[in-house]
Amino acid sequence: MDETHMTIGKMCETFGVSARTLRFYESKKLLFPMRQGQKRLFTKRDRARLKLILKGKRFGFSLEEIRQLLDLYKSDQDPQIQIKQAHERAERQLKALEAKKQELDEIIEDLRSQLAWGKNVLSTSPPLKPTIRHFDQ
Amino acid sequence: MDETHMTIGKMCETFGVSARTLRFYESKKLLFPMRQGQKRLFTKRDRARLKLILKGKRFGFSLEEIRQLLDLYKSDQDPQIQIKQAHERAERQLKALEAKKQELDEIIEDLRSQLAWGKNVLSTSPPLKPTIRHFDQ
DNA sequence: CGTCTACATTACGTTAACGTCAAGTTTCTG
DNA sequence: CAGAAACTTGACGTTAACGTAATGTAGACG
Repeated sequence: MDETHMTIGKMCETFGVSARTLRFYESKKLLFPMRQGQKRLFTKRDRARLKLILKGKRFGFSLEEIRQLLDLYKSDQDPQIQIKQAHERAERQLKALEAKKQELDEIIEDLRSQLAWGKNVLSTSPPLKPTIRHFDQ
Repeated sequence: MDETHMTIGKMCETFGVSARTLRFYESKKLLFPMRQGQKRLFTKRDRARLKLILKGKRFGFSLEEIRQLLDLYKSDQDPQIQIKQAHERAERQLKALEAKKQELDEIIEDLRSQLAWGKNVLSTSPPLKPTIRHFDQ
């Protein structure tokens, strides 16, 4: 059993995702499994990428955002100019990430103070009797 | 101009969202504007909730998750038992949030080390020549 | 009074991220 | 070698979170 190449089934069981999901990620250029005839073989690289993908998803990124993050590692062999641009993009991405982290901290703080503090603005609870029925269920 | 009650138009311009969005949030029990005849009037409470909603969205929560967070402040007037349960739910939510924050930190760390470190597993860049065309575009 | 503006409801459309058949092929196994 | 197991592509279905008309009404204003 070659550990450096995994079938789709093995991938599913080790990462807890469906085959459909893996094929879908490939179609969206998030993974690039090799082929042995028809069958996909997932390399170490694919597994590393998948880990980041899942982490990003649990966190709340869209696949498109994740792809952009992963692409930060692409395009760095034509030595000079591309690298600089990629690095700048990476820096901007990191700024965005840290902004998100900041927002998360704020949310946590909001919630924490609510809990410690009893009640406030928000605690003017929703009405008990329904208002008006309408569209959107 | 009563500052404690805002029309839907005023809400849109102050928060940068569409009227459709506000009506949608109402239908999903995230907001509970009063009525003056047909028209909605958004209270201070609604505005406070909307702020949290938008913050949560920027961060990556689903509306359902956000609703659950907001509902942590509901149901606290029958003095004892409900409060305890709400508090426990809140604690669990906070744990989940901090876990998310943890994952975000990990992602940031991953990216940072990549950038500083040049290349690694992931940098085995995607192939230049396409592999195989198939469904899902 | 007619028209404009700001609302309202209803209903159908859209995108993302897969799920879920259906039907064919290749590989393993008794 | 037959049948199951593990793949494949293809295509349609689903949910969330709104967008986008289409159409109707209530009040403000010249």
